[in-house]
Amino acid sequence: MKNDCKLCAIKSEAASKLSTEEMEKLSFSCALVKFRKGDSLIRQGTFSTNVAYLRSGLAKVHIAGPYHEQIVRIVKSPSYLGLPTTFGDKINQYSVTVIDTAEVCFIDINAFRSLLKANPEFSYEIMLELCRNELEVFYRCANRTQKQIRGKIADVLLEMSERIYGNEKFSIPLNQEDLGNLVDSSRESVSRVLTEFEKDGIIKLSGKKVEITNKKSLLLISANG
Amino acid sequence: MKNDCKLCAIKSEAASKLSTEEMEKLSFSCALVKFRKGDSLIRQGTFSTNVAYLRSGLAKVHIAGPYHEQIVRIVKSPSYLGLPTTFGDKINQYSVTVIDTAEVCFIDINAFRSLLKANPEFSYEIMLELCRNELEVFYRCANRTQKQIRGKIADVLLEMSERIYGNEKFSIPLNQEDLGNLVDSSRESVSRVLTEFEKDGIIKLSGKKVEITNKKSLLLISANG
DNA sequence: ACAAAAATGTGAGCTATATCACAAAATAGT
DNA sequence: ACTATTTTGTGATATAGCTCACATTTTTGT
Repeated sequence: MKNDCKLCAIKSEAASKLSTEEMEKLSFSCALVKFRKGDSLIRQGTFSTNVAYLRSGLAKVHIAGPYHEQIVRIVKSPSYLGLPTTFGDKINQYSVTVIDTAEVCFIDINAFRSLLKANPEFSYEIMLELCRNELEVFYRCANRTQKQIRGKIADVLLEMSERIYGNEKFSIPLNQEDLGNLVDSSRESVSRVLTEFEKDGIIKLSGKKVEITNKKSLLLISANG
Repeated sequence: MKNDCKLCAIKSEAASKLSTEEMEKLSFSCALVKFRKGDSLIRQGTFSTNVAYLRSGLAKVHIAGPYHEQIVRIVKSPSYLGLPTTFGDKINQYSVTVIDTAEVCFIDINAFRSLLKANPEFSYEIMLELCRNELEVFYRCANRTQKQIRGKIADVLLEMSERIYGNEKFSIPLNQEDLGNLVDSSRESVSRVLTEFEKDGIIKLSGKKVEITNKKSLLLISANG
């Protein structure tokens, strides 16, 4: 066990409250694994026996919509992935795929559950995360259904810059097809808007690199218009 | 305390594990209140000191979108409302409004928290509900963004009939404006589709009463087309 | 029971954006 | 370094559904 792993820390803390038998019965091994862009952490329709703790990196949560893939939200570390499967739903209702090099710690669902039982603080934290997730999806959903394309893309760019990278310069970890699925529009429209933004001097593009040069405009377009 | 209230039952069970001081410090009173259609249980932007337990009735969760109101999901009893405020978000990020006569039990947030601490089973149940909510929002979101109007409305009708009422005949608790906000389209389009469905003999309408007369067609349209 | 208010039905345009169809550019694989 | 593949840019066209506008019906309040 590495003590720089938050999950492990919680585990060892909890362990002190569990009997030795219980400890041995459950698999508390902490398997840290590295993943690259495109690797799948959770696959919709499959059965999971682990919760994945995203220690570093980024992932996308996506579901197969009635017509095409929809990217529901971008997950930033630290985050627990695959919780619904832990609480009764046997089958994963969504997929999670790495979009930027990630380190993930897996923990057996039953072990995870007993951590929750033994540690109310931890439960509390998980509930907080679940609530946040729901609120985030609310927000995204209102955004993607009400704004028009320019506003939606402005929104994504701002989210990347603020919530995800904390920097005006960053590298979009998604191609335009994915951006379309995140924003519910076509790849072509995404392309058009992006070049439009560049022409208007709002952003600078070179390959995947983006720099927001006129944040005010973006904010306006996002609130929009 | 009435013992037909599930929340009360949990409370008294939990109470036995708490010291008398703790019990007295916290308000465990169970105030059962009746509400009518249109009454507000939670108002976006305000601060809550209670969790609301919906014992009976229906409510809509809605948020102020960038342009217009969006109905995020329909809540059926039993359900706990206002959880995010319990876990750190001080301000309600959404509104909840009764749409069909409801009985609600309020419990002080701090009391609720100590219930969670004292009762891992209860925590577990809450986490389950939070996960379900998130998944439901995923599903709704994919639906409302990808299908076209006929499919979306077919979907809502099926949901009402199946999840909400468990009957082919029911009374829509929403007006067409609300239906539009639930489905992300205009009041007028909702009207058009509804009368279209009636003409095609898929549903029978009289005022708010709906009867699904051709479920197969609805399923087809929802999966659609 | 009656007036006032709210909710619904329906027509006629308008428009944002999807779709199709390529060309060009960038990336990856060997 | 060179193909093969994936990703991106951009025009032309079609269309679902929004908006506006008004008539009609239903519901509400007194």
